[in-house]
Amino acid sequence: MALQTVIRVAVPVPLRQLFDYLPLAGSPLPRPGTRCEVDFGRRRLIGIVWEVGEAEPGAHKLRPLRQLLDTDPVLDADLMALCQRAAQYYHHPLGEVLHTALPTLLRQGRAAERPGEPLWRLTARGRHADPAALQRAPRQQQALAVLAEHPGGLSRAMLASLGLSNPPLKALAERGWAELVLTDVPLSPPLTGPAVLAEPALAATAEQHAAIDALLAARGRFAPFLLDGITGSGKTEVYLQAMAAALEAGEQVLVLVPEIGLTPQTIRRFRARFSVPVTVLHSGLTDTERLDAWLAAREGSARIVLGTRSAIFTPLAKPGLVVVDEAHDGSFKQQDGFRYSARDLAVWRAQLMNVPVVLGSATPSLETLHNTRSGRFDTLRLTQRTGDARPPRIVLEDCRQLGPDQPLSPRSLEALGTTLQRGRQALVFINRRGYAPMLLCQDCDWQSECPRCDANMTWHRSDRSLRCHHCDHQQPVPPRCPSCGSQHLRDMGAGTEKLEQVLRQAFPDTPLLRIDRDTTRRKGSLDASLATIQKGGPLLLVGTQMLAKGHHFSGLDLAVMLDADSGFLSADFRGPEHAAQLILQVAGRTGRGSHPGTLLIQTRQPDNPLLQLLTAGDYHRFAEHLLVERQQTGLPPYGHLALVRAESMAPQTALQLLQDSTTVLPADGSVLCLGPIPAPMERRQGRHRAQLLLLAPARAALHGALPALLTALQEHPHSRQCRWHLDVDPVDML
DNA sequence: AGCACGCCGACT
DNA sequence: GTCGGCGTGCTC
Repeated sequence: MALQTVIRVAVPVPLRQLFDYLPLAGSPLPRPGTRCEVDFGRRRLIGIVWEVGEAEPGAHKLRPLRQLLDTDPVLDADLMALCQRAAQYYHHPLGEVLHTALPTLLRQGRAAERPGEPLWRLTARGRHADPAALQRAPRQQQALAVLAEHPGGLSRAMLASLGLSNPPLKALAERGWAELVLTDVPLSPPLTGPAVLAEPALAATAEQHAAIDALLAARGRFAPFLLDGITGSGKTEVYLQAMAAALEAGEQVLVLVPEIGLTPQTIRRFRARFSVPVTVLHSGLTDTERLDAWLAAREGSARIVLGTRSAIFTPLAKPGLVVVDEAHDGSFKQQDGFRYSARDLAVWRAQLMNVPVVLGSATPSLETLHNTRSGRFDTLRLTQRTGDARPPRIVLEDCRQLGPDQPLSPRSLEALGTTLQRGRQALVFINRRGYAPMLLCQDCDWQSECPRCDANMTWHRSDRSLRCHHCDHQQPVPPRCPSCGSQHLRDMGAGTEKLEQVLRQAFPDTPLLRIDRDTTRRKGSLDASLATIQKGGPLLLVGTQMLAKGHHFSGLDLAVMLDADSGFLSADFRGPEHAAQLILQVAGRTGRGSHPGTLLIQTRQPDNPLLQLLTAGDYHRFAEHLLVERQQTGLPPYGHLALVRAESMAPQTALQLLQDSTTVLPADGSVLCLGPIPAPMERRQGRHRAQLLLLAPARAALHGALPALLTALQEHPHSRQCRWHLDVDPVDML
């Protein structure tokens, strides 16, 4: 007996398997990568045809597919392979991976084609109709005449310009004489050759030339590069010139940027250089706009696709180059659901598409540096600033003598004053919003603890509230101590609000802008602030991370960083690496032209050798130190990590789940099991959290151990009472 | 994840 | 007597 032909479908459910369906009688067998609608339990889902195969003998009762949604695949062979590899690597259900690779509207079953423009035209009957029959309807008569003159059809806008409105057309349609048809949007022929340049390229330095030449020499094959260039060395110009060559050959370029990097400034720069369409995928797009962009990329009319993390799944008709800008940035790692690294997927994707890929950064992650040392990536170095730009000075300011009510040292204040007097701008950077991170009672031991988290609530003086920054809890500031009734409540520490107050007192005549999540909540208020900064003139800025990334301020001479220590002291082993990246990023924001900027780092550990290394601005020597440490401890990039996080409403459940599951891990030492331990903030949003860290010298051993662990977690009796997930290559351990 | 089924407590 | 709590099992 011949085996039954079945369609293996990946469905968007958290199950690590495919589901078999019977093909649709009378339809050709669907191609892999097309969508289908299936009955699944009591639900109807849209799945992706993974493959056509034969039924396992004696297996399941099979249900037929409901319908096929595509003739052409929505995921081409490359993207299918990318998703398969990602599902395997991250141990995430394939159906969910494929699902995240598609725009929302395609997930919901919308046709994967551009709707086209609706055009009115005559039907066959309309073309032979007798206008005399419309004697009593002059508008319809007129419409009939106009449509007869335009057999190709007319859009609503064109008809309106000819003085024709909708009702007579509808009336003609009633008679069966006219119809509304959807036409294909004509493709614009791809622009090739020198015409792709809208403005001439800048003159490249010798180093830039070498980098560009290396990228050009790699055209048409897979070759991964690290473009390792200090701030101001002109990395973007290297991308642009390498992109030009691809575009001139009629190819497409995929550019990934960090979330905050997708600013109007960046977009403008790409649009200014090239005359080809730049398709931008940012979070503000509607579902329809996103689908349009996706379709334009797939058909090849979008030539430059510029987007954040999820843009890595954009289909490309004729790929030529992949660029990952600011490749060290944390936002390339998805932090929920399918936790992939778009930076790593970019390299895989380039490999599958057989094109070069460039990761650009002034402060490459240690993983990336390791890849260059092992010879997997080629390094392109830019060590010189373009023009006469000079490197910023980085100075450590010893703050050990500073009192608790003194967020800024006298020297910092003095430096700020001098900068402002020169008519330049200065930035005070503190990664904590609100007035003070805690409130406490001087008479008893009451503190402003969040009822749902193991954290203090921050005092927001502006709206007299206590707010937890880890959950949405908020309450009014108590007038007296809730515990003992004392009126002696005081605050500890400083946030952006307090800094604003301190600085307004110190510099009453200087305009000041505070920029944090609280002041930029309203749409457009960040843009307004940025515009004020760009106007120039003396200005004090107080802000959080928000200010550190993505924006360049030409009037900024001085930055003061207040809480750099916290990064170095962080429980996360990547703390120093991330702190260094932030420090150099902030330093790079200062100075202009031959005027070097200054970064003042307030620290309570001025003798810290790592911090001292950074003052030389030498990220590579700093990274070298960290790499040695990592090698000694076996941490990434020398070892490989997977982290299981679990949380439960009951105190011990999550921890117990993890504890019991560890029994299935190999006992031969090939995988080190660290924990499980309560998470650094054990209770958050009322949930009790625990984590289990796995560390293995060999990636294969780690990945080999994970399926059994996942099964154990899934089948554990506590599994349903816990929310848990696996994070392969976690970036944030807290 | 959904979505059902199923078995025990406090209500019209 | 039922409405509804969430434990448990299944999805080709």
